[in-house]
Amino acid sequence: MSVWSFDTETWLIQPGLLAPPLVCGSIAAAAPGSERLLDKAQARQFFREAIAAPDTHLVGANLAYDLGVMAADDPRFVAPIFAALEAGRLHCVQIREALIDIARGLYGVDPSTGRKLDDDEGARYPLALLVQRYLGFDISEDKKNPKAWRLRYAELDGVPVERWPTEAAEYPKRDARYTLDVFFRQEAVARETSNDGNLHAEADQMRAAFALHLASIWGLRTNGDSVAVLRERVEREWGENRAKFQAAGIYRADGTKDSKRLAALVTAAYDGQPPITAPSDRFPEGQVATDRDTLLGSGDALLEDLGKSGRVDKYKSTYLDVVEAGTSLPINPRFNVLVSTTRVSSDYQQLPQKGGIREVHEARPGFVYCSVDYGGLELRTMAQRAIWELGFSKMAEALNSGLDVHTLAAAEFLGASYDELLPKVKAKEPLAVAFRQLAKILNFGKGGGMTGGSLVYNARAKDRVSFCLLAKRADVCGVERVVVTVQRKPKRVCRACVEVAKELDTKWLNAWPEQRELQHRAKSRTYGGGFADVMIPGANILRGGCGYTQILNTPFQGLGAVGCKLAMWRVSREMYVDRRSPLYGSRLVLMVHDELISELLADDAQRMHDAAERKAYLMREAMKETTPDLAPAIEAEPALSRIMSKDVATVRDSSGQLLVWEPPTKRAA
DNA sequence: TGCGCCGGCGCC
DNA sequence: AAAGGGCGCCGGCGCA
Repeated sequence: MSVWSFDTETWLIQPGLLAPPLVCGSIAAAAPGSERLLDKAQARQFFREAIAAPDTHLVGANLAYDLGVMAADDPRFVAPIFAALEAGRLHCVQIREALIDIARGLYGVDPSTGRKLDDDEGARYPLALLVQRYLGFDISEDKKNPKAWRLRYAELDGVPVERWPTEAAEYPKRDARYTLDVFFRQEAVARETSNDGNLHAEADQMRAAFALHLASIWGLRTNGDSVAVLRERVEREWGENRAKFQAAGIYRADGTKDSKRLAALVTAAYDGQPPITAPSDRFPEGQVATDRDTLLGSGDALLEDLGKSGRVDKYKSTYLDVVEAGTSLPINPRFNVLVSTTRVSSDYQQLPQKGGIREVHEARPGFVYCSVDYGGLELRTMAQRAIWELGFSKMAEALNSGLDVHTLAAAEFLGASYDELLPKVKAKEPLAVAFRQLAKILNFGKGGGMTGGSLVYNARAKDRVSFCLLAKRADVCGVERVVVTVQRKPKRVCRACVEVAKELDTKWLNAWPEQRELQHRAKSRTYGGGFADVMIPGANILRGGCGYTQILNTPFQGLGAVGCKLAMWRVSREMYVDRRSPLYGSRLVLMVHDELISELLADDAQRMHDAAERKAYLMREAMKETTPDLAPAIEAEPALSRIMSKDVATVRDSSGQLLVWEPPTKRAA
């Protein structure tokens, strides 16, 4: 087996161009002095041979980027790249470091300070950091220099390498050397780390990283007319808000917010005893809270108004310019393939469901969006986790029998039978619907360690269930209040409500007895505020240093991510290299935890249908393998649309053929 | 002026 | 005894 590091130098990355033209490559083998600069032709030749050689491994720093460059340089590289990833022959020192740090409980943390690592354009483990960690010297100066060659290789494109300045020729060789040295030192460190530093999971993460990078390269388009309408509306509403609150001094004349003034107003509205935020290093006593809920509960008309009007600020500052850019060039979302739970993170996973931001995204001409998400994924992974850890799960039994687990838990709360309650839920009887809604909050949150106080608060915030009504003591609500902690923030809730919540806790644990045992185990493992290591089942990825709630959360969140990544890989592979698949030629555009969004080729209605069904099938199969004891309960159906929207639904004609969903307004017109 | 921290809030 | 988790982005503030 031979191991080479491989790095490319390219033209600059630009909006809409994440795989810019290749200029040169650099490689290094284990032997000192083996590093070489390769001109464009040599780089192609090296890559062509190495990517196809069954005993050759390639190592990179953010290798997915270089793979994207090579794939764009020559489409004939695409298939061998997929094959090499399948074979586990490609490596990335950044992914490896994340895996090792997760095992240590130090993901994204600087061990010397305990603080979060800076994000370097989305990369939490840039090569400079790894060189510092493993080789003990500082190359960050190279990065800061705006005249550095690393940003200027386009100038050298076409110039014979013999005529390059020394520094331009040396820099790529150095990086190749560093990368491979880091790689081997990671091997040694991993051997000394619990669970071998999780490195056996590297290949899965590499595959996911490449699939995600291809999605980034392809990007998303937006509709110019829609964006113009959106901008007009958002800016008008924003202007109205600003005018309204400027008079009270909440906004200054220059349009910025006066947070101190706002805090003073909140303090006054709460008669000197405002809700405060959690203590921090800088503010050991906490600060005056100014969140929406605090404002809405202030009893002050103006502050309540402000609480209701929060959203357009966010739309304007976060999304407007981005979606506008998408009208002329693809928006390239950025993905981080591996965060501490094995989930994916991205700057494009938080598109608001309301407010019309999603709706400006439109599939390219000749394509249609296809969204497939898993139904209730984390309930299934939670149940699978229980089976693996305890040997049983009532929730798994219910899900596999096709029962609605929210109605089932609600029946437990009401002391009713499932068969009795289900028709009432279907008939939309208010009490039945309210209790099912309540059960949903518990099913969703309690498995992660949610407390009674938080439950009351969440139910109240959603304005769906009156706990005092449940207590048949409506008179006390709002009178006798106790402070509870909700996501590290103190909140005041009614004492009677908390008592009800405790009863519901017990009933919920009766419905899912495996949860009682899981909680008991998590408690005993963190007795006295301790921390413990947790295994993400299936992937056998160890997450170190977990507190109580993380012990409960990590396994089912991580297991879901594992299955989604497997599905994403298989879907992407058919899209890019399997000419016989109906998915061939279609493109993944987003992954949002339990959902894969693609642009499917839409020129042929039958193939579009087949592609959508194939994608959903691959997703179901991947998750069935990931959660084998929940196989009968895995649900994933395709929905087609021209634009993105939370309202997009599966639409079929009478023969079952998939149709493209149309927004309601369009149908009316 | 730049940077880090913090609160707040969007999503799953 | 207590405790949903995971993210990323933005603006404001305070410090250097």
